[in-house]
Amino acid sequence: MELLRSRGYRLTQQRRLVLDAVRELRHATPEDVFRHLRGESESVDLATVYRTLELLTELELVGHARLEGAAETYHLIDHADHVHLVCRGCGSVREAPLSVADGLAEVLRAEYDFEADLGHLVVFGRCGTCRRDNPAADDLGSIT
Amino acid sequence: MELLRSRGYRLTQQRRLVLDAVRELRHATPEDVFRHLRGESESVDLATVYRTLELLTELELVGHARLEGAAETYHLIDHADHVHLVCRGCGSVREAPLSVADGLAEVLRAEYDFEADLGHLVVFGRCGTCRRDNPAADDLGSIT
DNA sequence: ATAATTGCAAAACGTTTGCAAAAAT
DNA sequence: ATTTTTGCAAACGTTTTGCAATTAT
Repeated sequence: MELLRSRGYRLTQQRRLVLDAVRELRHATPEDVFRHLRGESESVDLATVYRTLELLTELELVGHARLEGAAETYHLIDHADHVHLVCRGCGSVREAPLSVADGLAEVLRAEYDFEADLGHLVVFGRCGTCRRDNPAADDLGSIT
Repeated sequence: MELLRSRGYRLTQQRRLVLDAVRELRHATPEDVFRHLRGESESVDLATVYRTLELLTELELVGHARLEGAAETYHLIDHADHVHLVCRGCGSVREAPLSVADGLAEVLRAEYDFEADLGHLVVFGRCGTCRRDNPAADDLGSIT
């Protein structure tokens, strides 16, 4: 948290609250953070939530990914970062260690000269449960 | 295109035009499709573009991915599908064959019982050019 | 003739911005 | 005292929706 000060930013109550909320909620949209804090004694304006998340992203304290649905979700960058597995059937989000994509990273580096940032990777697909419940995986578009 | 009829949908001029536009433009936002068609003798309402893209997605004729920036982009699902490599530096989008992620798919299937749909995969990172132009890849958050 | 589809206009989102008041340095 | 940061309100861009007119079947 001294990272803020060391870069010339000010350490405010709101920034503390937003970071804590992201930590607690694991995967949270700005709206999620806003509603989570509404309950507390202190509450934080939605615009401030957006501005703070942007700042925390710049400081690389949080990362974000578009999981599904409209809004972006933010999460802490704990050093053991992860890949998101999003099931189109039930919408569940699991996390897998970055190592599952080691091969991909290697190929992209070697053959495409592309340095992948896999901490933000989102893989859509279907989990085992949904595949067994509904093997006719055809008409999924309309789940929304 | 008979796919539409065979599923009980009607084959309209607008649907033909939207599908053609997606084919021509390769990666197009709904707005892109709309503007592309504005020029033509026939034009299509933006709301219709949205509805049509949703339908074509359901029929699995097109796929979509959130590349960067605000809007979703749509592309044809030609059977030789691809992975998107989006550079955070210059915003360029390259395509790599699905095979680059074979290893990933395998691990997810074997260890996570997760059937990944990699045709929609988006990998963020930095291309070689941007890495060489600006090796200090630190303060990227604010590119927007 | 019937039911699906369109265009239009308006609403509903998620997100960003200008500015005066408040808070951190 | 100074400069950043906040809350509020209003704007913005994207997407969705209700409904009467139109079009494909």
